[in-house]
Amino acid sequence: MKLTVLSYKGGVGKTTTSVHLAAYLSQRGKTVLLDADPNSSSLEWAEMGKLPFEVRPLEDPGKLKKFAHIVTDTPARPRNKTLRELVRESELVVVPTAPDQLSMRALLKTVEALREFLVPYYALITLIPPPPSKDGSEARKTLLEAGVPTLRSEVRRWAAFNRAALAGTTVREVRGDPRAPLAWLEYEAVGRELEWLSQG
Amino acid sequence: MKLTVLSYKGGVGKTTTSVHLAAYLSQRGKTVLLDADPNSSSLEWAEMGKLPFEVRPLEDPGKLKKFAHIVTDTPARPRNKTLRELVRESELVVVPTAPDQLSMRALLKTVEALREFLVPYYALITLIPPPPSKDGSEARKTLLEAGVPTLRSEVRRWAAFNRAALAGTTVREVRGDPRAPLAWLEYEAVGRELEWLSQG
Amino acid sequence: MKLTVLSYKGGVGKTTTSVHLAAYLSQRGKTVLLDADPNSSSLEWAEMGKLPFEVRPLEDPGKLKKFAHIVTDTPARPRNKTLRELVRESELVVVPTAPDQLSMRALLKTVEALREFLVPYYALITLIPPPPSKDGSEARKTLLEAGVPTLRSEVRRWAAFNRAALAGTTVREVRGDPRAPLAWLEYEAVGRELEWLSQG
Amino acid sequence: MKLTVLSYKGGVGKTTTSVHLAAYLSQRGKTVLLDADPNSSSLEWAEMGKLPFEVRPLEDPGKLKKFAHIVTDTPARPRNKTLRELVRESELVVVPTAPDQLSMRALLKTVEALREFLVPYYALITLIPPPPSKDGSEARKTLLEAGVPTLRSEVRRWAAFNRAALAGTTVREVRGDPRAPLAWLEYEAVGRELEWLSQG
DNA sequence: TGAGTTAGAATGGCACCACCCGTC
DNA sequence: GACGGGTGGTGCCATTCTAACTCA
Repeated sequence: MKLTVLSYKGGVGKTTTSVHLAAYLSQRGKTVLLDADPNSSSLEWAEMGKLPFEVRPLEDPGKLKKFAHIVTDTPARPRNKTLRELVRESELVVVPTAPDQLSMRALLKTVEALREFLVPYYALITLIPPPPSKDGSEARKTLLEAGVPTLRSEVRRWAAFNRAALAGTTVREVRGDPRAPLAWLEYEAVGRELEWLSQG
Repeated sequence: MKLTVLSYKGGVGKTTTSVHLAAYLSQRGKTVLLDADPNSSSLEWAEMGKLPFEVRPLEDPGKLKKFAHIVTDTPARPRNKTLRELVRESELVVVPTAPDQLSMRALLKTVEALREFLVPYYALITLIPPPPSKDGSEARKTLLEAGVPTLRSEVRRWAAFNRAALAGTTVREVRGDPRAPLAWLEYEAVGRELEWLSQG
Repeated sequence: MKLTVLSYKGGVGKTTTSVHLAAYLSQRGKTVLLDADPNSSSLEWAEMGKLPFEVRPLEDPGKLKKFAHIVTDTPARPRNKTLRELVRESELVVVPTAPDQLSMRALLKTVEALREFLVPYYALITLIPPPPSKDGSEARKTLLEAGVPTLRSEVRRWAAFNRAALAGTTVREVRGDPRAPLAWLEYEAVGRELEWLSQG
Repeated sequence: MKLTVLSYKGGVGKTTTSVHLAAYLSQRGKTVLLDADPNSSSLEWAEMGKLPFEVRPLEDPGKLKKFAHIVTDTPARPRNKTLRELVRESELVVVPTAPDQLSMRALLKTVEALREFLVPYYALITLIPPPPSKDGSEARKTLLEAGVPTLRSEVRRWAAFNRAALAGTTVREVRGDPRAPLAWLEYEAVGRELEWLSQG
């Protein structure tokens, strides 16, 4: 599968989503994560520890034939030309967003830009605060009303994700945190939903 | 005062910081917030409600002579040339960061770029999760060890900030949330510290 | 600083004010609270828990040389002779009052008695009910018209103060009440204003 | 009936209770309120407006034979000798208290002093904050456990009482406040309970 | 003019959950 | 590794209080 993770706004879980979706896909086949972000977040994540897939800079991707799955982590505000190139090669675009006002606005702009390209895209609500906050469900309602195709799976805001970034691994490998398995389950659900969408 | 709020990474409270520092300064004198972000977050924030200061796009700032205070909200990843122009006019640069791994890395890069310019800059830790999480204090320690000048004041992660963005106001005007006054006090402390730093 | 907290009427926050101002001053230097009230409210407050300063009965104050700050909590209706002795040693007298009719009347009498002594005194409006009640601002107006020097800082009626009295601590230490920090800030503002007045 | 309203602590509704119980009794027969408080709260209350009974200073009570009911409003902290004289003439002592920590402590002291005299006394919980605060019921429980005889009737903290003090009347006469009649009902219940207790 | 009604703001208490830190 | 306690943020409900409006 060729996935692009894209968002006009930073801090919405773009890198975390890229890393964990790549980790999910690597269970199915050889996977590479292409980092197009000028902050090189994914590359640095990989340097810190051990990820079950390769991470390469987009500028120097090397040969990609051997990979069954390619995930691309994009810069926060790609120019239109870059955006076109990024999207042209993708089967699917995932647009993560946090359920707050500023992120939702940026999401709508991202989606508007994506409409031009004939690529299927799906919003993914991440960083959902715990109940009794209704931010998550309200964000979903807003997206529904705006007609934005949205993944049913969603990702909560867990401290385990930060631990994973600190250790250079995915939450699946995080030890000593009883919620880390839950966090991994959430991205597994996202991965399965994406597989289903790309096959159906 | 001429403030620039700058960060290489998005989602670290850059716009929230810009809006609230401008609100703080508007208590002291006529203030304008220049929005240089391609997402126009600040401009949209202002459109939703009523802020106690003007917000203008950086491309079309108009006459600025009448303003005692100018705050500039920058794009997430300005190019070096843009960065130079933004910083040249500033007395002070504030670099907000969240206390997580990815944000801290980006902060260090931001700071590295700022060292070239002869402008005083200060990191501001925002979006601090509530105790017993020690993310805030650990981030501070990391910054101290890295030799990054850091504001003693800090800003916690409050739901009231999202409410303010929703209403197009500052947290000072948010009704129905008992923690909103506390949230405002935090930015007031930041403002006071910046005033003190610019005078001393 | 040598502070006396004085009021002809009870139930206006005299003991609460004494305890919290002593707590504020104990941040600056070694502080003692002298309890001159026959009900020994302050002493009992201290017995219940742990205050960051000593509390002693006025009759047996012991050696006071080592203290940088002395706060005296007076009885509700001291006789003139006692009043003179209490006030003679003070640099500053704080007269708390609630914003109701009976308390305001008693305040005016207190102030009249204080005029004889050459000591600076300031009224402090406490126990202010929440908006939309205007009791607080109306009390301030009344005091202004009566020419009573009044602190700009004021203290609202919070349940957290009762919790602090129950636990034998200050509101700063009260856990589980989101408004407790706000309550503490109010007394901090009072303390700062008094410091400023005594220095200027 | 000869009633004494007594409390070691101020600000617990002593004067309000005296005034309203006297107003209640004046419906049954000629009533006088003797003000023994050095702050002369009751006298000043009477001066402001029109009460349905006479108010006289205790020092100069005049002839009292013509009165069917005598209510005495005592000073906040009477000396033992004064206390004896006040109580000797009373059929009943009412000890108002607010449901907070400091007031309850003072109440226990008051009651302890009253035990020496062979006079029936009853605690009256006043100034009860609105639900969901449980201060009122908790105070009642505390008194029950301490073995203090307590009136079942109780008085809530209404803004109307302050309005009455401002106008120099009782809450029964307060206009424009929908809760004033309720407030009056509460003191009527207290009066009826006291009558029943003095007769039975 | 006066009384009743409604809307808005604010407090207090509670339920729910996440996080950290002990102990077992 | 599992579990419980302590701390704290969020949303909800009941209540009070004021102001503005309506009605007689």
